[in-house]
Formats: sequence, structure tokens, C-alpha cells
Amino acid sequence: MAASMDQAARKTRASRPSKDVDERVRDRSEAAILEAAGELFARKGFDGVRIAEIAERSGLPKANVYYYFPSKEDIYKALIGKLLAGWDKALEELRADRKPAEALGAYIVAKLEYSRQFGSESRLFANEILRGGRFLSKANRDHMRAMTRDKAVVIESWIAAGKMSPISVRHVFIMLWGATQFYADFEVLACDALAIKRITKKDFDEAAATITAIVLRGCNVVESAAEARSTDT
Amino acid sequence: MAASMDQAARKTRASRPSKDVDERVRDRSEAAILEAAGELFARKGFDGVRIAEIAERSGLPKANVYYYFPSKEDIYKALIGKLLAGWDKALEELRADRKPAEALGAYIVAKLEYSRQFGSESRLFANEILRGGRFLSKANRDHMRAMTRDKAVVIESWIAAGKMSPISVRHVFIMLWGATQFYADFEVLACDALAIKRITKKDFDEAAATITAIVLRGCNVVESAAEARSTDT
DNA sequence: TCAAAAGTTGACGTTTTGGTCAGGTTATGA
DNA sequence: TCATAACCTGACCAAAACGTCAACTTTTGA
Repeated sequence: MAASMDQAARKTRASRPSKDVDERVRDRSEAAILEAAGELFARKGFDGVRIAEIAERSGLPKANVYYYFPSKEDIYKALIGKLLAGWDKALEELRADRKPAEALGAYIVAKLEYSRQFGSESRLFANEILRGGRFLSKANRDHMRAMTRDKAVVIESWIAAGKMSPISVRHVFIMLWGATQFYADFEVLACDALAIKRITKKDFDEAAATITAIVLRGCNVVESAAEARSTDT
Repeated sequence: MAASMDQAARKTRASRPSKDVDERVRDRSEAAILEAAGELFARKGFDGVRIAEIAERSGLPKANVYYYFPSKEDIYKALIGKLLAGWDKALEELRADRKPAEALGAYIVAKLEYSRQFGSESRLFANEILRGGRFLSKANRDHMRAMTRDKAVVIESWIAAGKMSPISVRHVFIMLWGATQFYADFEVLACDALAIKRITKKDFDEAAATITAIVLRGCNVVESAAEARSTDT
């Protein structure tokens, strides 16, 4: 996911064992650029961002940004790559060997937490999808489809085992995605809806509790453990 | 919401009774521009669209677009205005005198139908919110807040009347918004999730059914046909 | 110590783009 | 018919934005 092939190749740190911490200038600069670009792309979309802005925000002169990344598009694509990793992580909670209520609750919490902590990444992803996913590679989309299918199978196994009522699993995924991303992606709307100025951790916790409660009850998920009250951590 | 004041004033159709159909060139041109611009803004965001594109797509030369709209921003704002009307319409379904199950179901259907029929408007709105709502006026936001509050009161009245279990009404709104907009706004993701090429009417119907089922059951909305007439606005 | 590699940067060139304008054509209404 | 208003448009401009470059400084490794 580094700048470009030739430059990445130059990095060969085996031949440069001087610093074990290896706080290479390159790494720091690339990170700074990526972070600045992430925030900006998230808020203004690909076309809305000037590399001069990225440069300014990352504290580097424009020409230096071009030293690390051959083009604006390359910066953007590098960020898209990072995104997809995070996308998967929450889904990992959905495993067939877990109790449905537990797994679904954990998924909702993880997804909300991800979008809370990585708000700008989440918005960047939303932005990209909204525009039709121009920059998503076929591999990216194949991976996402496969992931969805696998997790759908997990939930269908719970349904088959009578642990929850039969529903259109894939539509439920969409409900969950929509609900969990809303707070980060459409923060303005969420704030208006909640009649607050800024969304806090507490609001996210309430969101998790509400979404979990409705979805679990909505799917008639059986709660074997009589307790399992609110959806903490 | 027309181009600008002076130009709109000139329209004074009382003094020009020649055509009753009044298929004024102005009206057609403005509509063409707005439609073309809507599609483009939805897909590429404000900064991503060049007025040359709008011109081309609406079949007019660029300078002619400027004849009707003083600036790109004015075209964008005109569209935002149209959006908010649609936004309200679905919410009208939520009236205290209706039965909760009926009203909520109708709301979900109306919201989905709106985003299906006016996909590009929905995406444009999403785009605008994602970017922090730069072009939303204070009046716009005040209106939306007031609308949300009113409808929250309606649902809370149902809760108070024991017609559904107590939940965080405003978080439920967010769930509903997220779920109902997803299909239009994040079509790419929705297609991948549903393992289909394009979303059809049938998919929207299934979505409505699933969302309604989960939310109604999730909120323990009582389906008793008998009562549900204690609150009368 | 020192040459080569890595990193930095101000200034520049080219293209794009929002917006303007002067002058043309068509519709309107008396 | 004819004056006026509405409408249309090719050509143009200044600002901005992407990307380049040559020269400069710092770091590296032997």
C-alpha cells in the first residue's frame, strides 16, 4: 500500500540496520500525508481536495508530497486499501460457534466503535461508495462479497438451528450497516436527530444499546442466559 | 427556488396569456439543468462537477446555463431546497391518531419508495450531509430539527399509551433513516450484499418487509386491531 | 571523511475551470 | 410590421490546480 512500486522497493530495510525503531523519515512523512489526506477526502471527496491542502495540513510543502506519492489518485487508493481492513474486523465477531445474541451484540458494538474511532475513514469509505465505488478494485469487491456471503451463512445456520426466526439475512446486514455507520457518516443529521451539538461516547453507547435491543428482539434471538442484560463492552 | 430574484420577477405570466400550457422555454431549460445537475452532483459531489458537464448533459451550451443560474452554487442550493420537501413527506405518515404498526410501516414504505424513485436526490442529500452540510441553511436545519422533535413526540405518545415498549425514539429514527436510505445511497454495497447486479422494485419490497418486521417486533408494537384511539392529537 | 542516496523546496508550465461578455437570434404583443 | 424583451452562444479571461524540475540540504554507510 506504499506510494508506488519503485519507491517502495527502495525501502529495503534489511540493508539499513542502523535504527531498530526505524522511525524512517519516509514512514513518518507518508503517514502524515495519508492522515491529512484521509480527513480531507472524507469531508470533501476526491475532487474536492487540492494537494496543496494536503500538503499544508500535513506540514509539508506541496512538492514534497509529490516526492512520496506520484499523484493524488495514488494517495486516495492507498487510503482505500487501509479502509477495507477495518471493514472486515467487526464482521469477525459473527462466528457460528458463538451464541447469536452475543455475536450480534458484539458485532454492533465493534462496528459502532470502529466508526467512532475512525470517523474520517468511515466517511471516506461512504464517500467512495456513494460515488459508485470508482476506485474499488475488482479484488476489493470480490472480497467484500465473499465476506458477506460467509457471514450470511453463519446467521442462516443460527436460523436453521432455531436460535432465531427466519429473516432475510442480507437485508438485516444492510440494516446493521446503515444504522452503525450513520453516526459517523451523517454526523450532522445524527446531531440534529438527537438534538445535541456533538456526538459523545455516551451517545454511541446508547446507540449500541438501542440497535442491539431492537435487532435481537426483532429477530427473536433466543437468550439462553437469562441475564445478558445491557450491551456493555 | 428559481434562478434569481430579478429573473424570476420577469416571469410575470399574468401579462403573457398566449399559451395556457405555458411551456415556457425558461421552465424547460431550468428543469433540464436541474435534472442534469442533480444526477451529477449526486455522483461526484459539489466540487467534482464542472458546469461544462452540466451544460453538456442538459443539452445546453455552458454560457446558457449561466444565463439561468448565476453560479454553480445557486444550482446546488436550488436542488437542496427541492430535497427537503421530499424528506418531510414520508415523515407525515407518523401521526399520533394512527395505529403505531400501521404508521411505522407506512413510513418505512414511503421512505424507501422516495429513495427508490428519487435516487439521485437522495444521494445528493447524503453527499451534502457527509460533507458537513455546508450548504444547509439555518432554516433548513431548524426545520429538520423541529420535524424530528414533533415526530419523536408522536412516538413517545404511543409508548406512554403502552402501545409499544420504551425505546430511545431518536436512535430509532436514525436506524430507520440509515436502513431506508442505504439502498439508494450505497447502491454498490447493497448490490454486493444482496449478491445482485441491480436493485429492483422487488428488492425494495423485500427491504420494506424486513425492516418493518424487525422494527415492529423490536419495539414490541402491539398489533391489536381493537383499541389504538386514545390519543387524538 | 566523503560520496552517494534520501529528502526538501521555491519557482515554473500547462491545463482546467468558474465565470463574463458582446453580439447574435427568436419570440412576443400591439 | 416593428420595437422590445427573452433567449442563445462562441470566444475570452483570470484564477486555480496538477504536476515538474533543478538545485539545495541532510542522512547514511563504509
